[in-house]
Amino acid sequence: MPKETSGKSAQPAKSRLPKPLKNQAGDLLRSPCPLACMLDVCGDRWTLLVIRDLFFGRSRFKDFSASPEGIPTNILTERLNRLIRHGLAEQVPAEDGTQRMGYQLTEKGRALRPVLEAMRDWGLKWEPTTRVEMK
Amino acid sequence: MPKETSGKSAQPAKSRLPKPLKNQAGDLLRSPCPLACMLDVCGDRWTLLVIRDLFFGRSRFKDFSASPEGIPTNILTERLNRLIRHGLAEQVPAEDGTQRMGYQLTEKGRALRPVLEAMRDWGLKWEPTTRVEMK
DNA sequence: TCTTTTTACTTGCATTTTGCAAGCATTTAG
DNA sequence: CTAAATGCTTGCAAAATGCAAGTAAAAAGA
Repeated sequence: MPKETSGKSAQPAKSRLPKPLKNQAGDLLRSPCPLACMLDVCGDRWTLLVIRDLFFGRSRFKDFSASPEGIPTNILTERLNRLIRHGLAEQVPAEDGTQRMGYQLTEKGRALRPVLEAMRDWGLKWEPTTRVEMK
Repeated sequence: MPKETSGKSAQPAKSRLPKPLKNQAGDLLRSPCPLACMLDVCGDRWTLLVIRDLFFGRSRFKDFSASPEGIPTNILTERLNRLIRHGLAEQVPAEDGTQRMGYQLTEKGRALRPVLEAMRDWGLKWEPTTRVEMK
């Protein structure tokens, strides 16, 4: 009988390589740290602002685009697709009767509310030139 | 007498340009939104991981460098300087008797604890491959 | 109905940021 | 005194960002 030479040996190896962990979208994790994983999804200058707008009830491309920070449209497109890929947002028929589509948060996306609130509170307390706009 | 043509007119103009708001470090704000301001300080893949390490009590360049995510050393240098510039961290003499310096969070930096906790909780709940390492 | 405007992107390109590897001066350990 | 560790800096390729312009489909207006 030939010797076992295939990738998987009959006996499980003593020292196993650390299995590469992946997030829900299938991307490799930098580490098992939940914070690092969260940053791989949302860790940039724009993503959480789009999520903020979604929390405000904005749902259309033009709405996000009209926010005062002025996100470039190509970035906006990429971020919306990423939010969908990671299951934080989904596309739904627009509620204004037209046949256009809008975006809305999923439960996973809405679960970020405490994160946004904590960031807002920190900004208001430690960066006194900031304020929440009432519109 | 020549007509007034310089930038500043004698009478203050009725409709004033919106004063450019700045954060504590003197950078222009993208908007008055506290979240947007917070993201201008911490909105990238690495900064909050360094702050996490500082919360873990790590204080030395080599400690941050040794974290499992593997931050590049040039990025680490830039981020540490930025944390200092924005008043989230400060340099202090190392506590190990040597004449090296270490970093530690200021009150402003420690105030980010609720943000990190909320992000950690979100990651643990919605990205099940993540976990907190107990070391 | 025909034209115009709005919406939701896409494309091209210059600039900036990131990531990797190597180098280097100072400090510490042996 | 020598070797290793520390805390960076530098150079460069690759990726992300930002800006402006372009485009196709849908909606609004004449």
